[in-house]
Amino acid sequence: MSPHMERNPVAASTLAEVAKLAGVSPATASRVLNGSARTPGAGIAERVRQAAESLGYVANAQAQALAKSSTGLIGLIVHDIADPYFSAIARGVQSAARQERRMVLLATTDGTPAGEKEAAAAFAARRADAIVIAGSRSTRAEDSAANGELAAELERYCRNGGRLGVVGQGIIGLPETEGYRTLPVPNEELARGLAAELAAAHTGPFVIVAGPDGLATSDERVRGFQRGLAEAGREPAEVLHTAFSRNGGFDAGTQLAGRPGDRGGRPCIFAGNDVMAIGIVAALRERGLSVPGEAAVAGFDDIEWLRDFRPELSTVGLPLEEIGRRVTLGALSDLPAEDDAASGITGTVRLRRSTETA
Amino acid sequence: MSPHMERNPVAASTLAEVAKLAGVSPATASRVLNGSARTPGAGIAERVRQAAESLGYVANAQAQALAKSSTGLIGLIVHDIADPYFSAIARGVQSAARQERRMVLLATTDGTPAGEKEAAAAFAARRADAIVIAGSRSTRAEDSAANGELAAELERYCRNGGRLGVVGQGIIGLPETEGYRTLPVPNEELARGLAAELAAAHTGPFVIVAGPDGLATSDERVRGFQRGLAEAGREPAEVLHTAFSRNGGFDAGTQLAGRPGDRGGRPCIFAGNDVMAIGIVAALRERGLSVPGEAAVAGFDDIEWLRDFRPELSTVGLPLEEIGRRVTLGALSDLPAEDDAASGITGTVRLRRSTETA
DNA sequence: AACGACTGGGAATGCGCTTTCCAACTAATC
DNA sequence: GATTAGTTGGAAAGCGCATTCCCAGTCGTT
Repeated sequence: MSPHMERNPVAASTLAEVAKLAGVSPATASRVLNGSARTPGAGIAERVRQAAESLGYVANAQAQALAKSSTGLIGLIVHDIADPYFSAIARGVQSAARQERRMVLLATTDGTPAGEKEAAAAFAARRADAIVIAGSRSTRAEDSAANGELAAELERYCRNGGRLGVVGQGIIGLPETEGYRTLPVPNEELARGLAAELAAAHTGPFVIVAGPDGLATSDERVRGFQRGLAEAGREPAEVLHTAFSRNGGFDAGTQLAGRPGDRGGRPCIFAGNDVMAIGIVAALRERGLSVPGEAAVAGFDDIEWLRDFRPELSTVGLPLEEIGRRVTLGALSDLPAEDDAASGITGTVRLRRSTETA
Repeated sequence: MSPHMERNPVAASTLAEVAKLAGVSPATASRVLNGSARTPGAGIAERVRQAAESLGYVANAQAQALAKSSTGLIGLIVHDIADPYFSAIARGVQSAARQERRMVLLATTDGTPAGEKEAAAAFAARRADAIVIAGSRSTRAEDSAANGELAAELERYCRNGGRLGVVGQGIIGLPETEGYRTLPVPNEELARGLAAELAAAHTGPFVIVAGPDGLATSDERVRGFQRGLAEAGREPAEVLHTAFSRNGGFDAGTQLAGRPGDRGGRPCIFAGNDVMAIGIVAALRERGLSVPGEAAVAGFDDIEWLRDFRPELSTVGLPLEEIGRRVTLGALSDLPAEDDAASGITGTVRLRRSTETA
């Protein structure tokens, strides 16, 4: 090791030092510096505060956490913090955490249950007060083992007094547990509503560009959309499975653009989420096809950044930041889950230029 | 307190319990379960591992941190995690943290030095191994007191052995300190390069839509752009100050669109960052002005999500994720700062459709 | 066979703080 | 003025773990 390795952890001053300087006991110093039920006399308090100030004392949160077994940490698990869907939720989580005087610990996974399990274990080790999971569940067969491990890890976490909040679908295989609650997102219902409105205006064939088969959020949206179509007396839409991302949409769009034209009129494409929709539009445009001229395209989520994208995207608005806030506050709350389930998340179908007819 | 308050912190099992079950001392259990220089015999190790497994033992990271004074935490301070600029950097930080087997603790501020100081204090209290600051500095007079407090807080943090990495400009008032390093971003130089290229192609007047006066990143970009203009023999551009955000750009764009046309030809507008540029284009479009037809617009950052925005935005590409990685790794590194300063961050001027002429 | 050099396991200490539990007072009551 | 209730500060016992130090065995020398 090189000589400049000399990291001199001068070690921050401790409560004991402050106490000594102030001429009081550590107990008293603790009481005045860090909230306590008992408040020492004004004179003493002032002395202690001065001592702390002059020593540049900063309480060691680790030690405090150990002593009172509450860390003030909230673990957040997302697939990709740079994805606007997740970053919007993260903002909400952060806002709620701040309000509750906690800090958020961030973990990104590859989107697999295995990765989520790892993150959950890390949070459990850190004794986070709560864990918030924002990623979608996977119902794929090859993930079932990992799902089981994830459920086991989380169950243990909850059993040890941890709180757990999940966006959308519940954790597969995790039974109702004290401290565990899910924030339902009506993906299916909203997709159905979107399909209904679209079916009323479009005569051409419908195509669904979905995420991988077995990705719960995507599956719910597909199911709802098909249902809406059926209720409108339309044929089920063809479903293309691809990555649940902009590039996945782009690939699907390229594929669709390459098909022989006009098989039953101008197609209406429903993408599993907004960024996929953007990818589709980009691919179509690149192949010389205009939206909504030669194909209608709709997304889901109503990502804020897409506001200025043209053609304006028809989509389903979801209050992502609110979702983040709610799931966090819910997890932290001591009230029974029923209390806020009633006032569940609601979305709004928003038809815009990208699906206009004529 | 309501009856369902009965949070029964069954308390996760402890090392001591595992040790007892395995019939060994806590010391031995610690050695086998959590890495140590000494490794107990194979038979013993197996017994301990089994005991841990059956008890569902999860080491308490807080206690470990306290015992060996290293938390494995990296604190990240950003203005807004939902802003694509910051979320891209955050992704890089997260990636580096993961590589170094650490977790990232997230704090968002209102962008003021006061908010950053508060976040820094929280990280210091948690004894984060490193703090990474991604927001821009403010040189405004009214922020100078808060800047001083921020510098003081950080200096103390570094003095106590903490590591600090800052993106772009250094912390105002913070002297060179052991463990403190800045990752320079050549904003000025790149803006100058952009201006040079733009000046060669545009004959009309230049306008700069900048962030608030005193926002270091914005100021650097403005300065560089003006310099590039001057070197090309052009008049200095008019500078409009507004919020460093999409809406700020939108407001400025609206204002510009309202001006009487053709005062010296088609204007070329340089926005302080990409999202502002998008706002400008949106405002112009709303007022019936086309880009690049009636005004050229350029941004800065080359945000990934804007790839599919039309007209494609001329901008300066910055490797944001790489910046996040580098600043994190740099802060954690024991090597002297010079070693990696040489291989600094580089950006690329990217001229695209939004500034095409004719 | 006797000695030193190792080796593997345990006892004990401490990391920095919170929180009973106590003891010493002060103030209030009859 | 004596008794009780109410305060206030301090001593001490942990919170869960890492680690230093110590001791009893083991093995290898000469």
